[in-house]
Amino acid sequence: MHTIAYQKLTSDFYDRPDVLTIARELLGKIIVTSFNGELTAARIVETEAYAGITDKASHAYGGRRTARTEIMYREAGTAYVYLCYGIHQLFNIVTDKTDIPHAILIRGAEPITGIPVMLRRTGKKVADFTLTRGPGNVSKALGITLAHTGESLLGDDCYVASDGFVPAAGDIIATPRIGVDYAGADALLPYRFIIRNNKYVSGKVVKSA
DNA sequence: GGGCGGATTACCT
DNA sequence: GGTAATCCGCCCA
Repeated sequence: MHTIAYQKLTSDFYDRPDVLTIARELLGKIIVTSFNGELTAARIVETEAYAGITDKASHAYGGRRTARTEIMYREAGTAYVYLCYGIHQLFNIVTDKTDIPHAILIRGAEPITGIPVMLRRTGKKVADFTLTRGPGNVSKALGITLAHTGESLLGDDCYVASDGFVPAAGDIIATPRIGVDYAGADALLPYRFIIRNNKYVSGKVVKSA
């Protein structure tokens, strides 16, 4: 059990127009899952924003609506989980109002609670920095699967909370997103947000700005 | 109905 | 650095 009070984020947090601001503000927040009575929690250290129908990197680019992307048009605070490379389940958070398909990919987190459960879920022997680094690993450790796509993050099974911690502005770095080369010029947009020098951030180490 | 490729990861040399 | 794993979604026919 944690002793710090967690304040669950409400619809007001997710239902705002600027997905970049929300992606930045998610840094330092805590993802909590409670599946089958197993509590796990991890602090977000890396996010990526996918900005609606004009973002070539987004599944919803051009206003595309399919069975999969339909989730992105749901209300703010909905989980969007999809399968990548046939193996990895990537956890996103839908933001802003219905009909504007903004989403934020959670790419890295720092384990807080339920590390033994995370180890079992991931099949890892030791809790090193690979446990929850990278979007596939985050979902795996927290037990988030395709079955959770479309679920609300305003309930009690899976949500994001604050314990009051806010990273210093100087510790937040914006960079281009990972693995979206297919998006042309949009691949260069600084839509990825990381906490500086955190070992649970994926990819190469970014130089201090 | 068929073919292609991906918002990744781990393990290989 | 290179690549296998692995399969659903998406697009075209």
